[in-house]
Amino acid sequence: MTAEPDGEPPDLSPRQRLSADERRSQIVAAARSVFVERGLAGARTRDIAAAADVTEALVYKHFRSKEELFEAAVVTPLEETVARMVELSGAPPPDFDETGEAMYERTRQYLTDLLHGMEEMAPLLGVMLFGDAHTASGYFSERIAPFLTQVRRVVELNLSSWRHREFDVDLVVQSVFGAAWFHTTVARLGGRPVDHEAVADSITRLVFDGLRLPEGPEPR
Amino acid sequence: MTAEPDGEPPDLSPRQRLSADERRSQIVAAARSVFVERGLAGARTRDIAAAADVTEALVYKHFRSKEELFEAAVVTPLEETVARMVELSGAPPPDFDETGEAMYERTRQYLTDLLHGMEEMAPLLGVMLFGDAHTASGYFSERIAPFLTQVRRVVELNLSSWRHREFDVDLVVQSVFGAAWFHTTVARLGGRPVDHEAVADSITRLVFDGLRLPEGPEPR
Amino acid sequence: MTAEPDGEPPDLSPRQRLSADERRSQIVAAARSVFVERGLAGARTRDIAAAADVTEALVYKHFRSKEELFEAAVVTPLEETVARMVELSGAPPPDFDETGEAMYERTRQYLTDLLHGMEEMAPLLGVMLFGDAHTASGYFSERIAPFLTQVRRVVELNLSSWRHREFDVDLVVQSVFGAAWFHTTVARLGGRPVDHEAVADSITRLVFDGLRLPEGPEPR
Amino acid sequence: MTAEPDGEPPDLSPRQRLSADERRSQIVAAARSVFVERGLAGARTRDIAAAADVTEALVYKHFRSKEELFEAAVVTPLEETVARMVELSGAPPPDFDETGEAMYERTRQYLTDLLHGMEEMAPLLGVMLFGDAHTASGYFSERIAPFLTQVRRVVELNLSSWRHREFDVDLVVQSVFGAAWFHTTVARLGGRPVDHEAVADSITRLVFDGLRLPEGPEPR
DNA sequence: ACCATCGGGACGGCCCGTTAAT
DNA sequence: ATTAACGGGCCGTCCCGATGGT
Repeated sequence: MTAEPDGEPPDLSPRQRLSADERRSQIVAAARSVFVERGLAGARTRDIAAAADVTEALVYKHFRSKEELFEAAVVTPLEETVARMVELSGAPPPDFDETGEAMYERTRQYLTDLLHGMEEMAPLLGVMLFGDAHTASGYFSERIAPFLTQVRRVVELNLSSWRHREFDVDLVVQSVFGAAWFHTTVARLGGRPVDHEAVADSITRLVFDGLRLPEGPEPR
Repeated sequence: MTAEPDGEPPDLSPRQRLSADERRSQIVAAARSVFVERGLAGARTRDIAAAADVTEALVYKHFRSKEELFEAAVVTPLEETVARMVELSGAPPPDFDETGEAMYERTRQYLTDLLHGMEEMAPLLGVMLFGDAHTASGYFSERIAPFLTQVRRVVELNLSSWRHREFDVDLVVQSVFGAAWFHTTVARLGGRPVDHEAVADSITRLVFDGLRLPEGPEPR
Repeated sequence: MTAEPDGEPPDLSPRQRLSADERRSQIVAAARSVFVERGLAGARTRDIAAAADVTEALVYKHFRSKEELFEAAVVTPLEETVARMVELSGAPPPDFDETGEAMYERTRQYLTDLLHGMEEMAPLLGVMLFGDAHTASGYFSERIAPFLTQVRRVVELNLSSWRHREFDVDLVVQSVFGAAWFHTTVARLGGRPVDHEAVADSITRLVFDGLRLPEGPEPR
Repeated sequence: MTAEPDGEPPDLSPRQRLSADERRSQIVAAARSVFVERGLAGARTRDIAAAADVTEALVYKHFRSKEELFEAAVVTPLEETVARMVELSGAPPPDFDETGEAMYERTRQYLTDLLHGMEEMAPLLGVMLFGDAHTASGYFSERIAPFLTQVRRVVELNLSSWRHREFDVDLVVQSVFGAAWFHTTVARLGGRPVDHEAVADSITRLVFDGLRLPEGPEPR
């Protein structure tokens, strides 16, 4: 204690007084970053408090337990983002679309939005789904599965308006979601930003047209 | 110790004496399941020992620390599976393949294998990448990124042997990997097995042909 | 604060403004009940404030510390009751009292009063004497012992005015006090009221005449 | 840490290894003394561990919680002593006893024993009955009240064998118990030993004969 | 050689008594 | 009189060594 050479004078300025709501969201923000950094079990309330620049006691004035804080900092925002993604997917089917161009464009747009939302969702989702397996199962079946189902429904509604081959909608939706999640995660871990446009383009193109060129003169 | 109201007579049979290696792998197996269930920080050595049906002290006879045990139970197996996936991707490019059918088949096969390996990789990867962010970054750039690069290289090697459009190889490889990972995770959390064939089919088809039908008479 | 799902709208009426003294005694009363319920260490200032229906800060506007509040809520009232008991014991000795009837009556009356006062004293005394041993010692020798001494003195003053056998006054006074204390405590813990008359009667009769019948015809 | 001038070298001798039972009772003994000194709420596990000269962790290897330790250190011993007192009270009634001398002697003996046991009971009882009021109520009605009832029963069995006046047995039994308790407590707080013989004598004499002399020539 | 028992330093979650700002 | 804030400490546990049987 007295041994260490006094990192910095312990801030004698008379402590900022914030409104409860302001403090709360300050704490939530700090908590989210620590939870994302370390997971539920790995996050120490000490560190969360320090990150929020308050004492632990104050954290517990606002939240009954670490779990409740986790709920507010991770689960709820995740929920909200998921809900937004669901809404965004809800546009009505267009008129018949001979070439599928409208469909394509719409999908690309949705993917751009999804990738945007994914930026927030990805780490939270990871922390939720790979933190505690038990919790994860419940959360997945209650929140994520319904979301995927919802998206599938929308896709099915649109099916009749463009020319497509037969396919298992669930598998495709999951593939696309997984791809988006992984892209975002890779970018985050690599410390690079996600190029939403490029990725959305790439995935959309893949989904609509694949990679193979129709037969014809030798390529390249 | 004496505190607990002895749920059951503590097994007076004089404890099976196993060879060091047997014990070790027994412990590693138990540890893996607990780590996957709870993450590195969330897993208590108590629980690991209990799952392996040994005392904590014995665990520490075999491993210096929890981290070392994590290494042996999670990181190493993950590594090995990744390495196997790399090997599998290494087949030499086929002769020129006008329709891409050989390429298609080879890719489908690879995806089947990948999904198989993914069954083991997926949870370990999750625990690694969403446990501690710092560790994750390092691990990703040292182990996973090279793997993806390797796969990309193989893909590029094969590019000239079939007719394809221009595409960003990295993005596609990542999309496919992400899709495989997510499918496996969804199955695991939903308590269902993965239908490797069906999923490999779906993804391969997507990648090669997309969903859109070439123009023609109105569908359906 | 914001954490609790607000059991009830937190009373928007602008809080009754009481005079300082009224507030003070309101707090003291609440504190006494909590201290009696839980002891000095077991009583949380939170609970005291809640019981008084004020905020903790307000409690600290009126009392410097929990100890001071304890003093006001437990020690002082105890003191006062003890003092009253001392006064009551102070009546001058009667004229010579051949049969001891006057003495008896006076004692019975005193015991009735003591039991009355005991109703208040008993729990406070318990909390004082069995809370913190160190404090208890001091308190006992400074406050309770003098009281017992005082009573003994009064008893001795009266000794010459009635016919009695030799006895150790201290022991008898303590026995009577202990009996009264225990009766009260038993009643309190049993949730029953004390029948002051009956108990005073019983003890007085015991002290004066004992239980044994003088020899004579076989009883009953 | 390093700041303080090193009170004493932290005992590098490799700690005595005791059997679980030995440790356990060592801890229980230490705990009892701290609980008696400070009450359940006031006793810090730190202090208990220090008093037992072990670490807190070890305490919790033997007991699940402070409450369980309290149970073992205070409640159980109290229980056992009470049980012993109950047994001791169980002697069969003597033959008819014209003068009550046998009865007297037997009572005196019992009181001596009671006072002996009280030495252990008194503080434990205090801590139990004046610690937490809720617990106290339950404990009293489940353990102490039955004990008093049992003693009453014994007294009633003996009633026909000696000449006595009518009296409320309960009240007398409680008076005697309360007297014994208080004597012991006074002695403890005053730092003096209890003179069991003298006190037993005094109380027994009081109960049997009271203080009043039968009429006759003026005393003294 | 293998294993269980006994043991503890360090810290984790939580909150208690208390003060300052409003 | 309230609301916001915190220093410090409590109970409990976690990870990990040391000792001693079989």
